[in-house]
Amino acid sequence: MRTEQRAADPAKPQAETSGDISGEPSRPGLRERKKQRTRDALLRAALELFTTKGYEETTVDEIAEAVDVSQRTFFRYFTNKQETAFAVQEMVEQRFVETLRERPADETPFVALRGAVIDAWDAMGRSIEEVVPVELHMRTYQMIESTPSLLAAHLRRSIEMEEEIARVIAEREGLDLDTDPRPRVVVAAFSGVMRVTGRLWGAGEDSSVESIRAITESYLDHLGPALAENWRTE
Amino acid sequence: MRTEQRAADPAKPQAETSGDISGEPSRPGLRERKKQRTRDALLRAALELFTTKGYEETTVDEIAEAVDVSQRTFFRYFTNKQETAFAVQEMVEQRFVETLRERPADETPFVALRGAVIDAWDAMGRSIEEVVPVELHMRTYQMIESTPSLLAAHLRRSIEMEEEIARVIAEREGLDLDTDPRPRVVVAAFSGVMRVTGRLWGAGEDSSVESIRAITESYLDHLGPALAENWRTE
DNA sequence: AGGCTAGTGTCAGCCACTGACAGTTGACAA
DNA sequence: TTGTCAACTGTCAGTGGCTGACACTAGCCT
Repeated sequence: MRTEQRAADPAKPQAETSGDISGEPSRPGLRERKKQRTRDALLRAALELFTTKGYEETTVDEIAEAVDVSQRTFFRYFTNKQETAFAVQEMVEQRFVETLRERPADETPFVALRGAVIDAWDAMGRSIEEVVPVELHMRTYQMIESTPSLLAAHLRRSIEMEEEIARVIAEREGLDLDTDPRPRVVVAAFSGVMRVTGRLWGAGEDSSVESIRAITESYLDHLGPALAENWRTE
Repeated sequence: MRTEQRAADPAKPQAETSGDISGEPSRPGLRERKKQRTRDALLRAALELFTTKGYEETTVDEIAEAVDVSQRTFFRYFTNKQETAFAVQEMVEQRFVETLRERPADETPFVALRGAVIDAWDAMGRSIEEVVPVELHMRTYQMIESTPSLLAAHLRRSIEMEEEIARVIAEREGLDLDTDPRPRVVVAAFSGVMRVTGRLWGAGEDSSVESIRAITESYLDHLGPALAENWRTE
C-alpha cells in the first residue's frame, strides 16, 4: 500500500485571501507567493537530482533537504515522488488538448490530431520556461523514458489522456463514444505511434524540440500506408 | 527506491539435480517439487487475496502467512508484489509470440497479428488451468485493469512486448527495424487497439474468453476503415 | 551415515508515505 | 498596532515494500 500514486491536490491555490478590488489578476498575497516559490524550488530540485543521479537513487529526503524543508512538507506539495517527475509534462498535455479543441471542424480527426501535436511541440518551447528551463524538461522526459517505474506511470497517464482525446474527437464528429468505436480506435492508433516516436527520440542523440517534431511528422505520415496490404511489392 | 519493480528471477528452476537416465521428462526431485508447490501456493493465495480484498489492501505479509512461510521467502520467489499479479499473464504472452512466429509467411503483418491473438485467446482457455483456475485469471485481469499501479505496470510490459513483436514482424517481412519504421508502426497501432479492447472487456459484464475474443475481432476490423478520411459521409 | 548446499527464518534497516499534534506565521479585523 | 484565526510547517511515530546478513534445517549425493 505504499509507493506508486494516489490522487488529491493539497497544494491547490485555494481562494484568494487578499482584497481583490480591481479586475486585474492582482498579485497574490505573501503567503501564496511563498508557497509558489517553495513548490517551484522543490520541483526544480527534484528534477535536477533525478536527471543527474537518477530517479530511484534520489531520496525524497534529499529533495526536501535541498530546499531546506521537512520531508513532510514535500508530501504536502506533491502527493508522491512520481508526481514531481510529471509536473511539467502535465502542462504540455493540457496545452495539447486545448489546441486540439481549437482545430478547424472540417479537418479529418487524424489530421486534427496531427496538427495539434505539432503545434503543441512548437508552443512548448516557448511557454514552459516560466517554471523550469526547457532543457531541464527535455532531460526529464528522457529520464522518464529510461526509468522503468516512471515509464509505467507515463504510459498510464497517456491512456488517461487518450480517453479525454477520444471524447474530444467524438464531440467534433458528433458521434457517441459508447456506440461508435472509431474515435477510440483512431486515438489508440495515433497514440501508439506517438509513443513510439517519443521513445525513439528519448533514445536518440538529438534532444531538441525540432528533432522530436520531425520524428513525429515522419512517423505519423507512415501510419496510413503501413496498414495497407502489401509491403513487399511496394 | 522502494516499491515498483526490479528484475532478476531467483526462482528459476535451475539445473536438474536428480540422475536423469531415461529421455523422459523425469519427475524432478523432492526439493524441486516442494519449491514448485510453494510457488504455486503463493501465487494462488496472492491472486485470491488481490481479487477479493484488493491489491493495495493486500499485504505481502498476509500472502506469506496464508501459505505459512516467512515474508522473506515470498521475496525469494517473486522479486516483488507486482510480479505475482502478472505471473499468469506472462505465460499467455509467451504463447502469443510463439503463435505469431508460426503464422504462414504469406499473411499480411496485420492479418498475422490478428490471427495470433485470436489463437492465443482460444489456447488460453485450455492451458492455464494447470497453474490457476481460468476464472481466477480472468478476475485477475480485470483487477489489473482497475488498479492504477498495476495498470501502469501492465502497460509497460505491453510495450516491451511490442518491441519483441515488432522484431518478429520485421523478421517475417525481411525488413530492418532500424531503418524501416513500418513494423513498429503497425504493431503500435495494433497494440493500441488491443489495449482498448482489453479495457472495455475488463469494464464490461461478460468476463468469458468468448467475450474478449469477440470484442477483439470486431475492433481490429474497425482499424483500417477508422483511419480513412470521411466518417460522416460513410 | 555424513558432508554439502539450496532453501528458509530471523533480524535489522532503508525508504516511501501518512496521521496526529504542536509550533509559526501570514491575513485580517478591531 | 495588536490580537485572533487559519494556513503552513516541523516533529514523531508507525505501516508496508523490500534487501542484506547470518544462522539453521533439510534434501541430495557419495
